[in-house]
Amino acid sequence: MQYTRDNMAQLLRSHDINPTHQRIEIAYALFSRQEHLSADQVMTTVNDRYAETSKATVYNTLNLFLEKGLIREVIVDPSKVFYDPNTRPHHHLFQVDSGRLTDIDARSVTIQGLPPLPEGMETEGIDLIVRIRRKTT
Amino acid sequence: MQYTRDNMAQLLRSHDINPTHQRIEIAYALFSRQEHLSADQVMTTVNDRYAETSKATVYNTLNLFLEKGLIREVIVDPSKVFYDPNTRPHHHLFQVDSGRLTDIDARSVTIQGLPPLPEGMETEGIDLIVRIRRKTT
DNA sequence: GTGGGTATTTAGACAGATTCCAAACTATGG
DNA sequence: CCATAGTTTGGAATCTGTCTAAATACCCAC
Repeated sequence: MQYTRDNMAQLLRSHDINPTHQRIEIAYALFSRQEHLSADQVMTTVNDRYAETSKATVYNTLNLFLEKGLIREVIVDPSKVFYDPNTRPHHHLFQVDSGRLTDIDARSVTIQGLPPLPEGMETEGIDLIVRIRRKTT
Repeated sequence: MQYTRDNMAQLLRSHDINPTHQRIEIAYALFSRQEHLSADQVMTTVNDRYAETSKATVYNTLNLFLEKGLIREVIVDPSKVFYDPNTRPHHHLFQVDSGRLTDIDARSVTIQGLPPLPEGMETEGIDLIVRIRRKTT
């Protein structure tokens, strides 16, 4: 399935988001390359040809998408957040030295022995991050 | 076993760290309460009675402890890093609403089905974070 | 204990990511 | 064409964390 700007409008509407120019561009940036981008990377991607979207809008929009469950945030780098267009259950492989972040399908992984939750609590999500680096030897 | 400031000096020496006043206070803040503290929280804890340690020293010292393997950093909150005096293998339970962070012993948990690493790579660590929140219903 | 070298600490400037704000702009229905 | 609600914007503000150059503390030979 191809990701087009038209698709994006559909997608946004289906998540109860008014599809504006900027929002479509930002969604397209994330979904068309199925990659983990930081706010900054989204910013430069969207403004590649000529400036059209402000920093404030990028942040507003990413947070809106987050709220509406269109994307997820991935917290692996203490200095910045990554945004992930893949909302199906999955885990992450983080290359510490290069900053590269890739997915691990959750279906192949089993996690057993987690303790019961405290009373009145529910799980919001489970993040599994495998940090790897180039061998030093 | 009690954590005293004298103990801390021992501990620091055993990790090849020159035990100074400030370093002992910071180590004591972390170990005596066995909790996950942010740099900021360490700062206020240490300077509780009267100011004695600067921001720069808190950051320097935490990074030094990290390098020397005395503590670990935990990246769960996009806005700040937590420091963890427990270096045994373990995972984390993060209460999203309160920001509270507690440990899950790794011995009770098994993780299976992780994909093989790319050539020439090694695992630096595996972080498993269970995000929980108060039930909304 | 004195001099000098090294390690440590410090205040404050700085950097980068993110949020805030109030003003300008856009779209829409009547 | 107007009113209104929803969006976008630049720039200021905030916050965590780092850097720097100067002051301080520590240590050891003499």
